[in-house]
Amino acid sequence: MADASTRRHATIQDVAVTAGVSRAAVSKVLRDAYGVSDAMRERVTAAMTERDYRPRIAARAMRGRTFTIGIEIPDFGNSFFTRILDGAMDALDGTPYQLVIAPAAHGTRMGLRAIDALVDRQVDGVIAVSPPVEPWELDRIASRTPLVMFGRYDTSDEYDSVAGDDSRGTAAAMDHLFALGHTRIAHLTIPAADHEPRSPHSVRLRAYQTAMAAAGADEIVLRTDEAQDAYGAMREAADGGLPATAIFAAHDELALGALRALAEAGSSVSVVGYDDVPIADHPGIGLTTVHQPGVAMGARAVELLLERLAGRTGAVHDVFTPELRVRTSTRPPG
Amino acid sequence: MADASTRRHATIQDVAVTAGVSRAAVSKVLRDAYGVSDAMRERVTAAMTERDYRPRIAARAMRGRTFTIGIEIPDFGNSFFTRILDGAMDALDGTPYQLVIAPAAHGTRMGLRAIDALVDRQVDGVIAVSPPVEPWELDRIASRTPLVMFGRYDTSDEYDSVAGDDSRGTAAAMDHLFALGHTRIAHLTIPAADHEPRSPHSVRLRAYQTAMAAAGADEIVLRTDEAQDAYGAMREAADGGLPATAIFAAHDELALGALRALAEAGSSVSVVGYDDVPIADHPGIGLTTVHQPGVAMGARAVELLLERLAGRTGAVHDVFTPELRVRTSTRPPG
DNA sequence: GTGAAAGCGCTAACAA
DNA sequence: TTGTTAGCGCTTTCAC
Repeated sequence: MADASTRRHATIQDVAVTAGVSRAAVSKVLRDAYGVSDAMRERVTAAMTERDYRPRIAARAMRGRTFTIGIEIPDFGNSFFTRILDGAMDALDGTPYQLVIAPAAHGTRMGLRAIDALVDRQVDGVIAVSPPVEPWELDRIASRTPLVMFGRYDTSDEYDSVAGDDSRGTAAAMDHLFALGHTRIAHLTIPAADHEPRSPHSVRLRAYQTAMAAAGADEIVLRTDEAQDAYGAMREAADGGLPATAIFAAHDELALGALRALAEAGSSVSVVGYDDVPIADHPGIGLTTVHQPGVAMGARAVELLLERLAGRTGAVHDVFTPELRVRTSTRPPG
Repeated sequence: MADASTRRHATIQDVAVTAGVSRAAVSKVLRDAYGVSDAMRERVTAAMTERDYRPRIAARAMRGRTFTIGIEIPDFGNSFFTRILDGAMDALDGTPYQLVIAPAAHGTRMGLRAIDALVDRQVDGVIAVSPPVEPWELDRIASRTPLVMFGRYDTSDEYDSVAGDDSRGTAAAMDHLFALGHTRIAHLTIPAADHEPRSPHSVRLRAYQTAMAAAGADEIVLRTDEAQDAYGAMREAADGGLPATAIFAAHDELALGALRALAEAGSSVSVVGYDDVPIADHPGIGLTTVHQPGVAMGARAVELLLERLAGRTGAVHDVFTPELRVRTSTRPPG
């Protein structure tokens, strides 16, 4: 029956029978291993095509690699993260590795959950994007699976990392606002900025505080959970007479929420964001923001992983320099 | 040595030894299978905690399920797709299944590649989002792995599907433009709309043509590859004196690109999009668009998959009704 | 250059 | 109620 061949997934055994060789021979051809005659390679290849053979990754995983790279991503709503994915895909193009993404659900320990799910599936390497995870947990993971930490400041010997220079980016944003004449500048951030000293948001918060202190200005910190809430928080603030002429938001999604609230309230408060998501430079938005090269950073994370997989042992910690992009959302106060 | 226990991933065997029981007993506890005494369950659970045991998914895959659902996604730059993911995550919450996402690289057959990668990794079910794939290939895949097709119009007995009613959505958009007084309406779409009769874009194109014909108006179809190119195409069109007073874009990313070009050219051409991405209702954008309930649709796709995994056999094809959202990007001509 | 066979960690049928 | 055991498909020595 033609059916019989369709019914069950072909195994290496089926291919061996079809080609009239041993399973080991097929495996060798598959892995391009040493010691196969051209004649055999040809017959085996033909048999693989004929049987429509595809190796089962799980069986391979039992003996070694899966040719899979996993990325844990905290939030698809933030396009900065999806740019990272674009970069990662680019860098993986042409390699035998497949990218799989595990989204972290909302919640405190969910980043770890997603990383563990990846490790349980025996990915050959993991990229963890800004996971709110204790360093020792990452060390534990990295001791089994090559890991690149993205965006945070834990630099460990166990894993590589890619991050932006948030102090510098924040300083650039603040300098810009000061130069325009603002002194009453609020910082809109997420609650986690307080609890996680190594997170980018925490660094941005501290850099903001430093800048304000240096300027002899009083800090105004607004904390809100995520994008939509940023809107709510700003509405309240705007209605209640926000004692600020400018807002520095910890990331663009927050900034967009703020912009929305401000626009609706008819307020002319200036806003600066962070990341430079694609929509930021749309004429209708014109968000002044701190550009981070997300695509390049994502690609670099993958490169570091591939280097590890190729045998590098020492840890590498790369820092990318952000760059202020001035647009229409900032102007002199008043 | 404390090291010894840390060095190697604990297996079911290790747990069995620690608990002083057989491997089968551990496996039973793990699977919550019939015939385990409370005492045994307790000892085994304790041993699992002590050894920090985590089942290896690959080994499970060799015997059956992986508790993994895979989604193939064509483009992270389009936030409509990421809303689908949000819905899928919601629906999977509380189930034992883990979501993994395989991004399709740009290119013709890349959607299939990503789906195959998922199948090779033995996901228990796949959701394929708008893959430009021949129906017979999907049937082949569905014959091995439960599949839900998202967004396209191939309805097969082999798999379930979730789609929006694109004819209706398009009609709503066109009616709106006609009602405002537009007759010279251009359609901005992607080249694939011509080659793939079952894709949403193809349906929208035909519905546009039908509406124009019914109104006795000449059709103007602009084709452009993706978002940024939409911008370029519109710039050209605007500079060259676009013979249209309104544009119906096949999806919001195209519409945003058009809006950008139009704004820069100082043109007041109206624009309607499709999908209602989150940024569309931002005051700075105000994009009139056809809302599709992405989150609900993503959740439904997962539900259908879970039903299949639970044993349903007949195919289900769900169609969601889109809804026009009127904003500031459309107004009377002139 | 080629093949036989062990074994990766787990599940499930069967035996005790 | 608990334990024994046979594989799942693949890679990888080690003989031939």
